[in-house]
Amino acid sequence: MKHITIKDIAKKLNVSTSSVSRAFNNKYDIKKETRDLILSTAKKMGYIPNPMAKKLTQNCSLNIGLVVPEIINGYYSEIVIALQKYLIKRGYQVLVMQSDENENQELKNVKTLINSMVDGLIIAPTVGNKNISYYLEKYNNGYPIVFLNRISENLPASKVIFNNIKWSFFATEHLILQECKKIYHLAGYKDLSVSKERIKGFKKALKKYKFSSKDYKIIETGLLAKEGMRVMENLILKNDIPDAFFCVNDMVALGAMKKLKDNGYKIPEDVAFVGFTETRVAKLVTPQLSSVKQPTFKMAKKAGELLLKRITDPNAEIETQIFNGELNLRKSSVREVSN
Amino acid sequence: MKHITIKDIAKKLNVSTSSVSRAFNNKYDIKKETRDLILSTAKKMGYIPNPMAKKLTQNCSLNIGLVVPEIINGYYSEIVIALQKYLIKRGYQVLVMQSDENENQELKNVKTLINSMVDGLIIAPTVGNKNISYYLEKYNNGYPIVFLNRISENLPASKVIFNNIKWSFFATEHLILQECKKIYHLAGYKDLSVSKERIKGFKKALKKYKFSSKDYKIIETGLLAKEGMRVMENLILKNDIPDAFFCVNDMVALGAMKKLKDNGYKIPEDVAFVGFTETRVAKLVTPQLSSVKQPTFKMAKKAGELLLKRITDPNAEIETQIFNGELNLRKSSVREVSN
DNA sequence: TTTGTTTTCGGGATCGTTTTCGGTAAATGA
DNA sequence: TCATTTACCGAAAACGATCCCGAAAACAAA
Repeated sequence: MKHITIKDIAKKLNVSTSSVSRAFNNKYDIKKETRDLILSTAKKMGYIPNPMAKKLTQNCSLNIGLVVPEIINGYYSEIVIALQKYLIKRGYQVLVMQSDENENQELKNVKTLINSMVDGLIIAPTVGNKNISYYLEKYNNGYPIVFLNRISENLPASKVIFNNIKWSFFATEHLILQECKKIYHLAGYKDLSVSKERIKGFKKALKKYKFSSKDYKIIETGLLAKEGMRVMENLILKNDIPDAFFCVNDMVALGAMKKLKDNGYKIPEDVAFVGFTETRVAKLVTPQLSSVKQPTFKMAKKAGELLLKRITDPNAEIETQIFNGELNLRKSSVREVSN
Repeated sequence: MKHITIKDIAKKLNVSTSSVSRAFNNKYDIKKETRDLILSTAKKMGYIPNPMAKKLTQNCSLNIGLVVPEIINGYYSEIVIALQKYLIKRGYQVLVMQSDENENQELKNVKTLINSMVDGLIIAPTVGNKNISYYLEKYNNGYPIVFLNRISENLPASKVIFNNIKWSFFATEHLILQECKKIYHLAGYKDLSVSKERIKGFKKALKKYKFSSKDYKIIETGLLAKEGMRVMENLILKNDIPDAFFCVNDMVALGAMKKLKDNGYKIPEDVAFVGFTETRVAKLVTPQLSSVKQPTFKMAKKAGELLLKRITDPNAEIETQIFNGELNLRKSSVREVSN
């Protein structure tokens, strides 16, 4: 079961290995007949080119590194899938590593990927920003990196982000228009850039409708369902329940809703809910959860696109793509007018 | 920004490239002092070994291919994560491809991975089995493959599977012991091996408790929430609602439950539910969903272990690991005795 | 000092490609 | 007919490591 190489074909046909190589790369200096002959016998012999050798000569790994904070919450698994679909077609393979929402792990992941000589990196940073300067240094040395989500708009690097401020404004405004008078925001991590932005949008809406500081709270949670539950448990104990919650993501919202429901609160009659970064579970719970949907596939594809651009031209201009989404209204936040 | 190679170090220290190589691989024929000297200057110079070259000489890619049917439902994303954690430590990288529950796509994925010369494959087949013979042929030619889930126990190859029959028996028995008299099984795909097995377990329990053919139904669905909804919608229209459902997975269960709840049925009072392959959403819905939890991490790790064993010794004996899980009882299936 | 053994090291082949360079033969032009 | 271009092909040098083999150096025993 030895592997057929270019040499075997060359020997069989009494041509040089250069010709065989040329036949496959089909670029120049090869007659059509010899090319066809080589290709057909290669096929007959069951030849497959050795990617390791090819990569060595061309000094590229054809691997792309993708670093994500997690892939269990649905959003990033969709990113992975979409990116993979896009890059596979273009001859690249994707190495995914997850940071478990941990800065040190993230840095280790990035270094591992760089040492394994990926041709480029797509980084969705986790909470905290102590690594960003390191990444930027690499970036400025010409290392192809595209940032995805969770970074500030004015980071001087190519990036794909979501317009968090705008859509958290809309989400909050929607709650206000439902006549919610007291709104709490379950806000993720205070060091997380998307949290910061969603807080901004939240506050912007409150300001527009002249909410006083008594009428809202911003509570740091985390990004998991259990953290939504924990926070809600506290609020219930303190009997401090507003008439609406705007949550940093669906998981936190679902956890919080669950706790409230179990304690006899009616949603949306007593308390309205809006999530963010819609997951497919949103439609499966009762009541269905209103949420802001992000164009995951498009964002991943764009990230891949920008990265390939940077790989072919490391001096390409910095490009920033800001995406918009849609606010899907469902039962959890819509108080029906009885008819 | 040219890369430092082994030659640069050799030149700088007036030693041969062989010595530098030996210093790094630290195997034999190298004096401790020269080794230390080489390693320290290499570090100073910022040398990182070129994996492409290493792979070429050693004729291995240090890549493992993982083919899964999907990674959006939680189960397989956990598999991906766990496998990656296990293999990264051992110097391997994991290339994940998903088949979208499509046989042709799956075959394409496998071929892509083989052509990219992965050192081994872990395959979680999708529905249907027309590819299995192809895989087995590769396997018997010494290609390292480990099968994961969705295959029959007597497939002559290394594999990691879950004891579906046993645990679907338990799940069904539990419903029976809750005094459910009429139980429907939402069964996934009829060509899917896990579906077949879970049906077996289901029937086994029914037989033990002497259910007549009027008292149960097996309904082909699919594996997604929306298919659970679709099927349930039909049943509601036909007013054909039993007092319990045992579902092929949580997603189908959740979809079905949602439809029922929206139509005024009470769970578990009117209809009890048990899912399978527990997802973390199970705890977030109301009522919480009873389900069979699989030891995902252990299974993935074991698959990696078996694969590495086969890679180092292609003639290693066929090994089959059958895992057990646990039946987590929650509100959806437990009719509380009022007290 | 001689001989034998062990440790340490360098030379060079090798892995399977790509690519440059140079050369031959055919085609073209006048 | 001769010169010049074009088309095609082979030899050989890369790419960056590993590893076998033989030789030098170090050491021990005689």
